[in-house]
Amino acid sequence: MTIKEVAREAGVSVATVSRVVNEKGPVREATRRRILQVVEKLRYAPHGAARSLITRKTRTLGVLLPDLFGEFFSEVIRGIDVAARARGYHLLVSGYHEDRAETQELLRAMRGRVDGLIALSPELDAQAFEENLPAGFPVVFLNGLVRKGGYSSIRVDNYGGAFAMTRHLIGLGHRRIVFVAGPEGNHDASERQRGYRDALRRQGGSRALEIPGDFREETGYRAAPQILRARPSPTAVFAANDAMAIGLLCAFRERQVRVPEDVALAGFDDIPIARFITPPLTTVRVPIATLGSRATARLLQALEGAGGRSRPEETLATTLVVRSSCGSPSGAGEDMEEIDERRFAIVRKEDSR
Amino acid sequence: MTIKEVAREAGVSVATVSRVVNEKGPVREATRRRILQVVEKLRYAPHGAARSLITRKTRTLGVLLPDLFGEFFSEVIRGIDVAARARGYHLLVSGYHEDRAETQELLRAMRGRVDGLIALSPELDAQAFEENLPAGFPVVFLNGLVRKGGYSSIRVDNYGGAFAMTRHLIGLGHRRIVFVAGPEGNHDASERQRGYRDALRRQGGSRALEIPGDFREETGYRAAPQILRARPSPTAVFAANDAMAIGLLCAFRERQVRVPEDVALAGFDDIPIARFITPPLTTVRVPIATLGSRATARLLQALEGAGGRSRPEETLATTLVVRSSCGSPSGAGEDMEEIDERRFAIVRKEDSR
DNA sequence: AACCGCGATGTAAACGATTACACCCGCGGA
DNA sequence: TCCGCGGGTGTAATCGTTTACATCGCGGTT
Repeated sequence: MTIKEVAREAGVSVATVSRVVNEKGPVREATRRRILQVVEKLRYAPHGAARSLITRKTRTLGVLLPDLFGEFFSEVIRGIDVAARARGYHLLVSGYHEDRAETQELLRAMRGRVDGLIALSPELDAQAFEENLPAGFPVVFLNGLVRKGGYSSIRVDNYGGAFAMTRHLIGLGHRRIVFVAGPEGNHDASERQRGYRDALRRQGGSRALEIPGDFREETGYRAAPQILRARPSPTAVFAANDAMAIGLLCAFRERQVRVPEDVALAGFDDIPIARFITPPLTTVRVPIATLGSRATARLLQALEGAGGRSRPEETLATTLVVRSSCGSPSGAGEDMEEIDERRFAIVRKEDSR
Repeated sequence: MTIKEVAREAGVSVATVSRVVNEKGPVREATRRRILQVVEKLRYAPHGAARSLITRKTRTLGVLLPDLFGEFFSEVIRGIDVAARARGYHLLVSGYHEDRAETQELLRAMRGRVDGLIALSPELDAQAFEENLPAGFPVVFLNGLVRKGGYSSIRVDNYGGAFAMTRHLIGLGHRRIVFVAGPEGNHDASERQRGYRDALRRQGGSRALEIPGDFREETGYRAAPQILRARPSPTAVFAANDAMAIGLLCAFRERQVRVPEDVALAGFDDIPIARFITPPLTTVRVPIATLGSRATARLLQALEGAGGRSRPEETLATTLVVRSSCGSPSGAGEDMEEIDERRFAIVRKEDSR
């Protein structure tokens, strides 16, 4: 099963076998074919570790994610996987907790296992990476706040999206808009909050009403009573992500509060399920899979691309997606996502990017 | 950054450093501390590939999944990840398509990269694995139909769940129950279909009404018109998974068809979102994360556990979860999942298993 | 006829760890 | 005094590749 046995069986040296397997260097066609036959017969496959050891390349990308649930997570991975596989790379995926020691161990364990890292680390600053990774190790942060270190990062226009959504709600006539925030210390979350606040200040001047949250359905569900108790009662709720919006929606229903008639509801992310819930959720589209694939492209470029050292930061645009959970704008149509055929056409377009 | 430099810096041999790092063999406390200090100073971490090469262990598990979307996928991965990480293993994750050549390449690339494999390969038979993996390579199939080879597999009681659900619907008085099937060739899907058919035959004697599907929301959405056109009109729809049920629900709403008043709707899987949609979905709970963690435990046992060669097959029970998308049974209460606090309590219980 | 160049191949030195084995040393018992 | 023992340490083989370098024909120039 090793290259040596293939060599012996084919009556050549290991060097020649290696050349054939890697399609590198000149080999006579006849020997080439003979070796290939032996390879097939013996089901030989080169030993990854041995190969990595000498070439100093693993063709593997590390993916670090916080303990994440739901569709956001899977979409990101999918985006990364597709892009990586297309270029012949594998993925070493790991969730991690906030635990400092554990993170350290994890990062160190990456040595000799991956060529680079993609990290979705909203809460973790870059310091842990600097301290535990060899200098110059390629890392791309997803939506992270990069404080120090020459790491590149790719993020989403959280601020702009939240601003646009808030403005949209104000445009619909809402004046008392509750914001259900994301986890503290999470950069995405705080940017969204900032967008909400700024839009409120600049557009309406109405006071901000904020409830803490943590991005999970349960939190949205639990926040509902508090919102409904508030007086004067809010006319719209803007959740910092779709999962919480879904939790809210569920709780509203149980309490016979109609959406959007009694209260408008908006989310953030546009996870795939958002268009299928009832009512379809008005939200801010984040190109989740694209986020993953762009990060991969970025990392691969750093790994292989000698050329074009591009700017280390990149921000992906977000778009307002108006469905019916906030009611229609009086003009209707135009701004609204068409249903039926288009509903899926849009999905596909996003996917293939 | 290599063990040699640590050795030199600490004034000892590489062997001693190795002994300290691996906590193996006797080392004087003083030298131990000195070496640890150097390790820390130099941020030394052992090179994974080098280590794997000599120890013939990678402490990495391969995870092969079909191009999967949505929450099922992320739940399985989460289950696997948690279990693997707890035992100090990493995960090499890869999606794959049906393409034979690509699968072959993928499998071969696993040599020297992983110690074992967990494969969710509903459509792919074990043959590709036999042909491209070294004999005796540990593989655990998730929900796969294992035709040959000594591979172990762990699956879910699809038949029983579907049977129970169908019986439940019949018990509620439904006689015209449409089944929206899963992808052809998918073992889970066909077992669910079988459960539906058998229940129908044994319990009611009513004729089966089946529509082909593929487990995706879109398919459910598109199946709706056909269902609504049928005469006499069906009183219940049983989708082979939750995603399609959600698509159906969405389409029903758009057409002003009320659930459960006009038509009852049931799904399968109990993905996390199922309890949050409106109306909360009656479905069959599949312990998705458990599926992943059990598979991991199984694989790890094969890898490390000298003892207790247990039976190679294992089936996880499914449970009927009655929510309100099918209306309440006349007796109410009892069989029904309590809401509010319990809604989340249940989630947690499943998780920690 | 000598030589150059080059295609095809082999030899052997890395890569960075682990670990069997040898060695040294000090100490307690005979 | 000598021996045996065992804790502490070093030396070197080993894992399975890749690849620089050497070698060897052989055909074409000069």
